Amino acid sequence: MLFMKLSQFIGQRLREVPRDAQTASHKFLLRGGYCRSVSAGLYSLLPAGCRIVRKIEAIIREEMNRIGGQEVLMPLVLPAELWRESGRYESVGPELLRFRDRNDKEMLLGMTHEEAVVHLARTELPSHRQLPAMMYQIQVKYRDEARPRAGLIRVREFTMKDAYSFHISQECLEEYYQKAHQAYERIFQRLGLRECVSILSDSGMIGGALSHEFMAIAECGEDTLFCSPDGRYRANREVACSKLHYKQEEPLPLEKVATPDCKSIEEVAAFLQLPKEQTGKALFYKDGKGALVLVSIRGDLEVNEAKLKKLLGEAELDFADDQLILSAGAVPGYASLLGLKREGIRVLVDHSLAESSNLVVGANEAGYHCRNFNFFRDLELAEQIQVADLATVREGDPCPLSGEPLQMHRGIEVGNIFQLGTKYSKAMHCNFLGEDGQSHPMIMGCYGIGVGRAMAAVIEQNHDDYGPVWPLSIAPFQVHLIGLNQARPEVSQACELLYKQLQEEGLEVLYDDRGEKAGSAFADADLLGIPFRIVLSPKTLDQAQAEFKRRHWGRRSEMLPLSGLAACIKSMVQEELRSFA
RNA sequence: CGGGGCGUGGCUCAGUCUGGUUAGAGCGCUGCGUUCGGGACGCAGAGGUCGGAGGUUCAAAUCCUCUCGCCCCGACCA
Repeated sequence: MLFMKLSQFIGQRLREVPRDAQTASHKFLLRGGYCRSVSAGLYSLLPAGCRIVRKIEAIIREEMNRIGGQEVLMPLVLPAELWRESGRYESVGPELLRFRDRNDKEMLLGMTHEEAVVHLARTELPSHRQLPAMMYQIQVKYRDEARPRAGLIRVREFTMKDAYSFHISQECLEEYYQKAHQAYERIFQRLGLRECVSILSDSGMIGGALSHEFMAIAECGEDTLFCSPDGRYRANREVACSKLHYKQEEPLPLEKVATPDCKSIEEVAAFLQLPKEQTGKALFYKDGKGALVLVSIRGDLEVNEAKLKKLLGEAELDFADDQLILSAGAVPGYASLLGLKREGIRVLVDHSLAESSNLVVGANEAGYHCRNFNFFRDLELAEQIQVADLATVREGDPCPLSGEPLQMHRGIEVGNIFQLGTKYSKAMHCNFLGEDGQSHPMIMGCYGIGVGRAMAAVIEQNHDDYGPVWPLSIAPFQVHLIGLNQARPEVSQACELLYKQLQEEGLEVLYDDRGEKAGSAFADADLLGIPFRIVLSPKTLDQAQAEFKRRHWGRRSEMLPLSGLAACIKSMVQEELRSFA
């Protein structure tokens, strides 16, 4: 439907901010009548929201088709047996909603569709002659989120575009991965996400080697990312690293000092009047099997648990309790590697600890620390200890590429791309027959975009105090026609005529025919965020003119002659649309 | 799952501490009239078993117990 009268348009605008909404997108989505909450993390889309989502999907389709994608549709409900093949039925936690059907068969709601697409690929793509190939769908996903939040940004049921590519070689995958990356850049540009960057990311439960997340920069985002000033280095905090300087001096003799009641780094540093950089700390974790893991790092730095988990291959890590620490011969609050028997403990050390000189570390004796600890000098068989990057990057830390201070941002993850490799194809016997006549596992990539989340992210980046400022590419309508003082027949007649002319130009036009007071009409228009606005009133008609205004202009407007107005708007709309093509 | 907050017409809230007429206001909604350029006004209306269940009491939105739901912070999160 290209046109609509506001008096018939479903979706009440709300004057007041609903109590539950905190973020800009959540507030405006509710206030503008774009969506309504049904239950925690479950939303219905009203016509305005639905129109936007359909436009987002259309842009995504175009770009997926452009890189050779073929659209498919896989079921939301899947049999557990398929997920058992990949091992994820067991490995994924309670966010996977499992249930039984009437025949007591174990089923699940798909939270992503690697298994389902492999089920297709292994029968439909038997030969190398069909590869590379890419299938995508725009489908609902369900994840039983522990805590939905911020309106459409984190929900339980959501529409996602998920794409899967299949290749005969890693080289082919990498080449396609680049194409997908470019397609994503085009998509987010076309959606009007002005600040959207791809960053290195952790591949998490999907697995695979290389992956990128596309982050819409926004204060309310759930992710923290680091970018170098020149933009060459961009990474999620989970994987970000830096090129910290480690102080290296002549090693001084190890020396025990009394440090009564100094159990924290802050206390030790204050007591000895040293910077925290001159200290080292030891943290004790418990892995999934309850075994002790010791991590040592420079005192001012924080351990990055995402890096640690990845290194250990552990899905779960917890802080160890004091009893477990004591049983290993360490003293909580005064623990370190010094004099510790390392049998039966997995020990990991961050570069910052191994490569700094003369640190203050715990003496493994209550009330005492040691000065001038030097890792390779003071530990037996220090070279057997795994030294790795385990530190959490901080704002201002030096960029690993340029050394420039890293900038920290918050971001909303609107898309991600993964080089999956053969994780699923091997586990699920998804093979193709190669030129060599042999069977090989397919090399896979996968590529996701959250549609509703993207809509919310667009608002976060494009709004003022009064409502969203929709980019023309995804706006619910292109033109908002307002007739003030509809009781006057000359106004309603002129409006009806212009409404018809705009339609004849093929424009998507919303006509506010309600005859509301100017204030309410304008406030509603601001909440609907339509890029082009035309106002007709007795005042403008006296001069054979219309008031014209762009949504992003704020309160400013200009007058345009009524004659030829529809064609004039049409050409402006077309020109602007070209910038989103 | 831990911590905090909140459930009273469609929306925002008052009333709960200190139990007591018929449960209120503003917005929104319906009808009539007057208005008409950044959320007008008058009159007349519709709409609530005060989240639910039990209990205490002559009497419960209000006190007690249990329970359900929603939001925020954290944990978790392709």
